[in-house]
Amino acid sequence: MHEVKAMTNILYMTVVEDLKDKIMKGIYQPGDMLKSESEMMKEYSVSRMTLRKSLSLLSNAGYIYSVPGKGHFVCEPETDLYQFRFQDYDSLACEIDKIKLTSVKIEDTGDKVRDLLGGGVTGKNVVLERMAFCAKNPVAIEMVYFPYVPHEPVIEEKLHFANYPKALETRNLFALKKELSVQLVDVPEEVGEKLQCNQGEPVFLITKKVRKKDTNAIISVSKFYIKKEYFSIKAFTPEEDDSKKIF
Amino acid sequence: MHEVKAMTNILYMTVVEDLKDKIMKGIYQPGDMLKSESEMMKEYSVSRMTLRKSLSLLSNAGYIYSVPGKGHFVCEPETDLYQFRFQDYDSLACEIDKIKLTSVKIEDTGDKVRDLLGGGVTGKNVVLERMAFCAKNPVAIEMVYFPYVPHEPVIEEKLHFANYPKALETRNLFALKKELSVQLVDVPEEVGEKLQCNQGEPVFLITKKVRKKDTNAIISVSKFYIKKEYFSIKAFTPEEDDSKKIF
DNA sequence: CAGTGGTCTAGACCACGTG
DNA sequence: ACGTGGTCTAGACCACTGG
Repeated sequence: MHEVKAMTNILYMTVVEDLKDKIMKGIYQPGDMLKSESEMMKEYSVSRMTLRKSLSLLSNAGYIYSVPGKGHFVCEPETDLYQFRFQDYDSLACEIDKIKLTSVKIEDTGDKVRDLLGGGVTGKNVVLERMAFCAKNPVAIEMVYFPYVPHEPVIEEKLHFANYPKALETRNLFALKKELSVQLVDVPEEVGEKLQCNQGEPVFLITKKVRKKDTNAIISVSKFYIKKEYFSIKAFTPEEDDSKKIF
Repeated sequence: MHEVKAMTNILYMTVVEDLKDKIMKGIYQPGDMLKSESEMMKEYSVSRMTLRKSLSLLSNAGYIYSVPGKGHFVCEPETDLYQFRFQDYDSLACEIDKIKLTSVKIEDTGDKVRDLLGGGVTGKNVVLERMAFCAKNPVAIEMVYFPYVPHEPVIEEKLHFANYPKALETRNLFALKKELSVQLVDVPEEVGEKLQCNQGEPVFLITKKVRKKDTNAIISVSKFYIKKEYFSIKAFTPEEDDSKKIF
């Protein structure tokens, strides 16, 4: 049995570890109901609030859920969910030695992207273009679209963003959510020229949309074209951290 | 001010929503310290445990963290983390109308993959090969490697897994974690023939490793080769669910 | 109806960080 | 020494589910 025994003498942790252990070992299977709270209080000799703290942690970690009036149950495990980080140029598979702001334009009509942005009153969009180089060779190009708001001082900052991508993602990051689409496309002609690709060569196209959490309005759309050799993803099933979220 | 006011009369939720609101609006900035618990107890007229329940929720959702002896602080937001689902053949960009088990072998020597698997006493690995078809055309091929354990009944199940990929991912999903690597490679010759690709054509290679959470031992390695038109990823910054994890 | 989980309180003791 | 957050208790009332 060689119980690895918790290195904590924190009551609720011993309960968490015991239950987690039983789930890991399959003693409790997905769908099974745990004992009732009053039974577990006796079994572990803890108060109700302490026991519930343990159950709460197990719930947050995706092991159990509860149904009022019935009991606590073991979850169906989430096994197909993966996480990865994408930090714009930091995510490329090479050392970027130069990032160059290559174009700043304000477009006002006929742009399909404008609809996405739900353009403001003016309907004008700022379009920035940036390129990343590795050993003098272009490896990626990025086009960023966001609504042009006249007289907004933030724009000025954004226009100097060559090395400060974050500047584009407004003041309060908590209020934003982002979507990423990763696909392989045949390089568009103008992009191919700039990246020095053969015509029709496949390149990664990563589209990033930034939205407001509350209204869902799109704040910006970015299109990254990346030479196919310079991008890959490593993703992992989420781990519980067991740290900092302690209380 | 038009407070959208919570549709709950749950005390701890009103606290959560007020604090979250202040963070969203930037009244509290990342790094800022919140008021002390005793101050907030008075401010919201709640007991300590109720207040701490609110703080716990905000902590789980990534808004705040705490430092014993000092106070509660607003987090630096996590903005570059994305999630997506990868469910083997269900993740392809087309309707798979047929999955065919094309080969079952037991290899025992000189295989580079064996090291990865940390082969058991026998050092033998089972190698399965499966292909997915869309409108009669092959679109993906998968090679799965896992240790051969003589007399283990599970093997028998696995060998019939043509349409049951999950069978490969052992009895207790809670005890497993997975890694995914997504890259673009030139199609290897044998794979190219089977997928009917031109030589040297780029294809997606997705490598999936399944490990035990406790020992980190690799349980299986899968290699998916997917024709480049048939794969893409859509990923999102994690959302708080605000449901089921209620207690 | 009795049993379950969900919310909430008032109090206690501790370990930690700052002066 | 004092204030902070971290742990824990005993008890209360409620809404829900089931027989």
